[in-house]
Amino acid sequence: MGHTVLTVTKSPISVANRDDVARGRRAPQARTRVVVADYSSISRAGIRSILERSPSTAIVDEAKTYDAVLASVEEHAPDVLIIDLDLGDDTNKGLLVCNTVAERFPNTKILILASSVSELIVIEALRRGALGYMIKSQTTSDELIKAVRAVQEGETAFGKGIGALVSKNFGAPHSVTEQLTERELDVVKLTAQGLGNKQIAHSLFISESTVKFHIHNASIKLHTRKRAELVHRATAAGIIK
Amino acid sequence: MGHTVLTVTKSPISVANRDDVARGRRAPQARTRVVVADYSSISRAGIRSILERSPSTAIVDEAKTYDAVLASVEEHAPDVLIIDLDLGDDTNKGLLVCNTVAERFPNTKILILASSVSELIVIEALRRGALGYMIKSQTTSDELIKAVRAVQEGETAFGKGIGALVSKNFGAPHSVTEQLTERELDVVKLTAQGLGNKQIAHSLFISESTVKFHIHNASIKLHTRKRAELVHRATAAGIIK
DNA sequence: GGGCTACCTGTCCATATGGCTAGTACTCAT
DNA sequence: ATGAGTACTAGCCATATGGACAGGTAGCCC
Repeated sequence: MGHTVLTVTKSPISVANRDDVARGRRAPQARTRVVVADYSSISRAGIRSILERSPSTAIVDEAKTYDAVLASVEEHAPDVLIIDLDLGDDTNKGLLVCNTVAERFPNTKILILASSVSELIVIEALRRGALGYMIKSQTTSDELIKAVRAVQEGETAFGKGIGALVSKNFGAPHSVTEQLTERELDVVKLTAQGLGNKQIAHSLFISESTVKFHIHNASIKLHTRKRAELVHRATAAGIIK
Repeated sequence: MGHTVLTVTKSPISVANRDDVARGRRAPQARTRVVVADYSSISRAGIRSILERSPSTAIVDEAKTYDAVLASVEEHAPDVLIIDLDLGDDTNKGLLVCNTVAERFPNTKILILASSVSELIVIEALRRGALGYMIKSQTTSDELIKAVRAVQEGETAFGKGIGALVSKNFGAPHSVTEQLTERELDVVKLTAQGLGNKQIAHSLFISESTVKFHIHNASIKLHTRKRAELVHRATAAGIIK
């Protein structure tokens, strides 16, 4: 279905809209104002391109660092923040952004658009105020647009498979997910690189017993009993690369 | 820099071009014809959006399955195929696509646009005829456009960090990378889920010795001696999810 | 048939890992 | 300052894992 563009309106907002304002479908009334936070230029371009086809949304800004996200939300007070929690370094930081935005800017609804699924991250993000969670690779244009509309109206939006995770963890006691400590992280990273306890102990200047202790605790936090799965889950959660 | 769209040309090719033909910058002379293969709608939209800004490229088709890629390359004989090797199931299939395209359609240059870096995959893809390898999350719009131009002209294009991998493996004897067999894959997957040899043996109806045998062989192929690293590498290579 | 490969099984033994208990150092709120 | 909580350190012991053997079956290609 090819579309025809007739005119163009000069936009007051940087590169925020191209022909979307010009569709002539209706006057530029109340639009959902969106900030897109994603480290990848390609993803940002994709999200922009998709949302620009929808006359009900307008992208007011983009961000590619955690700081920039916060600054942008503060400046633009968007209706919806679309964010990939993994903005380069640490997914934990992404979770903190959820906290901050949810607390300080309750009018900005958070829609997570993640690169991968991790039960850990999903549950924790929702717990911290995100309303939606979609997986980039499994989200069609229409689904994305619908998800934005949903969270904008205060509803939830879950991508394929996410809903099941959510309901599974519905009655979960308290924090199903806990953060790994610095030391635990160090140890898990080295484990992923194939080092044994002895070698890890040596390279971190601690005893082998301590290495085992950290791995043990990290394992408890990620609900597993095997190093292989520990590494796998940590990777899936974006905790290690 | 807002641009102005004045007219639209009806395109013979489905959704292949929007306003790109209509930019009016110059006559639609020799353009680099591109097919984009990516499972993610968002990525495809992003790549399209970026390349449409370049007057020297035109996207003639999109594909989201391995079969569709081959069909599309056959039908459109593009100058460049931009592909994410991981089209859903198995990255191995992506590598096969490289083989096929490089052999049967030598005029189509292959540019890999991967979600993650894996030494394994990088080296293997280049060995099989890909000319460029970029990482989605670390590729800017300009870099993407330049990379397309480069491979179209028969040059190579490597994203951040990829060049180093390539030169490191320059004088590598023969196949640094080997494929895992079906059975090895089964075992590695279960290992990633935290099963022990005994449990794996039971769930695959084979003996524990055999499990160890497969893990041992898979470990050799992925150059490691620890299950944890085996799982990590297999994950990084996209061999398991 | 001979040379491949994938797949399967076993034993023996050294080492790595996981589960347990116990103790230290430090922060924080009472 | 006292008690609670948390990160960290440590030693002991059963089990899991990895390495080096030494085999056997079936299918495929030349």
